[in-house]
Amino acid sequence: MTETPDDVLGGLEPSQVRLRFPPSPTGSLHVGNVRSALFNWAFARHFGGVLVLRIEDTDEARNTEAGLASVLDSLRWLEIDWDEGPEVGGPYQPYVQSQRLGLYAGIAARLREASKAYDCYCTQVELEERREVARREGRTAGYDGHCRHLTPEQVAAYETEGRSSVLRFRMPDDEIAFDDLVRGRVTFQAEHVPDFVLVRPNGHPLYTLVNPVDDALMKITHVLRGEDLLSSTPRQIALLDALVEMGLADTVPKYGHLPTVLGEGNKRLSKRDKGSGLSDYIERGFLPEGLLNYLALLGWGIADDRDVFSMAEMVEVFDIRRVNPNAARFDLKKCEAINAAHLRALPDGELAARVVPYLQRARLLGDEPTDDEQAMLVAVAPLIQERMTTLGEVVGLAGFLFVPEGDFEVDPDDAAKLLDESGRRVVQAAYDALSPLDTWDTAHIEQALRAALVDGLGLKPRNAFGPVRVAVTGRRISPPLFESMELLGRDRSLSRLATGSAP
RNA sequence: GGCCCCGUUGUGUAGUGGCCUAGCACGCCGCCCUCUCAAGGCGGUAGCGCGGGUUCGAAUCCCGUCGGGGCUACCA
Repeated sequence: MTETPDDVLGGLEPSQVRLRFPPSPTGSLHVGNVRSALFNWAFARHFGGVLVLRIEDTDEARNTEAGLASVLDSLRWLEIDWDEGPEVGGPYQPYVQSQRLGLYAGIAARLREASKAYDCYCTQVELEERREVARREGRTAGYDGHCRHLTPEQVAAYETEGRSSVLRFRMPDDEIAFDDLVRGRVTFQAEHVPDFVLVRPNGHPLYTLVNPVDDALMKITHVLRGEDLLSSTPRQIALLDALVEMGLADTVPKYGHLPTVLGEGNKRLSKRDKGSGLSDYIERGFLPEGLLNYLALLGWGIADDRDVFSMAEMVEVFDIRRVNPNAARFDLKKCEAINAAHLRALPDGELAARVVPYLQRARLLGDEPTDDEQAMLVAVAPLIQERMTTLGEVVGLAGFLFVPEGDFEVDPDDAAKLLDESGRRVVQAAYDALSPLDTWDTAHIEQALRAALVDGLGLKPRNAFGPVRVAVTGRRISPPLFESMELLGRDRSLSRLATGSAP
């Protein structure tokens, strides 16, 4: 692993660390964003510092009001809380960039006055032509500094020509190096980092200006973000250095670039990939603590021999220097396994409560579950808890207990396989054995069924109970049969057996 | 093309010169348990990208090479 800097705090008191999570309000979060949010949150909470939520909506086209609400909802679902930002305010508000345009305009003007930035009149066509030439000659294909030293006469000429201008940052001539918190020292030569645009001709500030400026204004001390932003870091550091020099910023934050989250193959997990959106996981019934636990594993681990942990445990020992720089593939199987472990660890009663929305969505429960339904949930929870990987599976596993009797259906495939002629005879025998039963509980049901089917008909247990299971629960796979029948109750069980034994 | 980052089983990782005949987890395969499916227990499969060095000794250090990714915008 790369040697990473020992000094994470950089002289700060632990509680002085200030981190930020800056999503664009384009809708539900992407799992890559969630991982970023998690690491920033864990870092801030570990040191008892502050997490700022900042909304980056300077790219108007992609932002919506609904998108913002969705981002906030996502974070709430994840239980990632922020100390400053939308809804909670803070000393550096507003925290939505579209409401800070005046600030950016002021800073841009100051940069121009200080000659840290200059007006560039090159047209996009001219730029493209010169870029092509540079590329062909094997040079850096960025801005060539054409307008760096325009005379007033040249400016006047361009203006009368009717050209518009962008504000471009003047990069320093020295190399730029920084100690990345996860990668160690990274160095860029000046000639490889060209001057870049800060403000469009129409005055619209770009990410390149707005993001570092807000980090400065909001006194951010540590920036943890995706590896894809690594090569824009020297530009931001140069800008921040200029702001510090001008007295507009205190210090340059420390940066840590998190490994890319890859999807199938070697491509970055993109918004369009299936399984990349947080909402998919919510709908399937992942637990926030399960998803987060898995995401933490993409680049970080709590110990050599353990990978299931709580967020509290993560916060306690999180160390950005222990984050692996390798890009990591998102493995749904492992994600499900981690989630299943969290599901199993849920305390009694908790599972019953968490499963309710999923049954409601399947219309197996009403808006207000009755006391009987609540009791049924609590009773069935232990039977399904170790059989689920996601909460959504409650429908398939326990739905047979909640369907109105008229809607009960047996899975056609399972019926074809197990409720053939001989299967129906077994079900009939089960009916006969159970209908005289006085006490309807697991022990008595099992005793009666074993006596009639295993001892009586000489069937192997699996052959004896298979058809009964399908008739009663509707599926070949179900919670334990006798317990299920006790919960279902005598009447419904017998009625389903009667139906199942009929051709 | 240029620059930057990365390279341990299928996946995520442990490993900072001898404790490595490379550990753990998920997956996969098999067995046990068993009313199905799980859970649990036991066992198995599979890896240091490649080539040179340095060294008594290298996954670990150096050089080269190959491969993957990112950036190279008046996107973020």
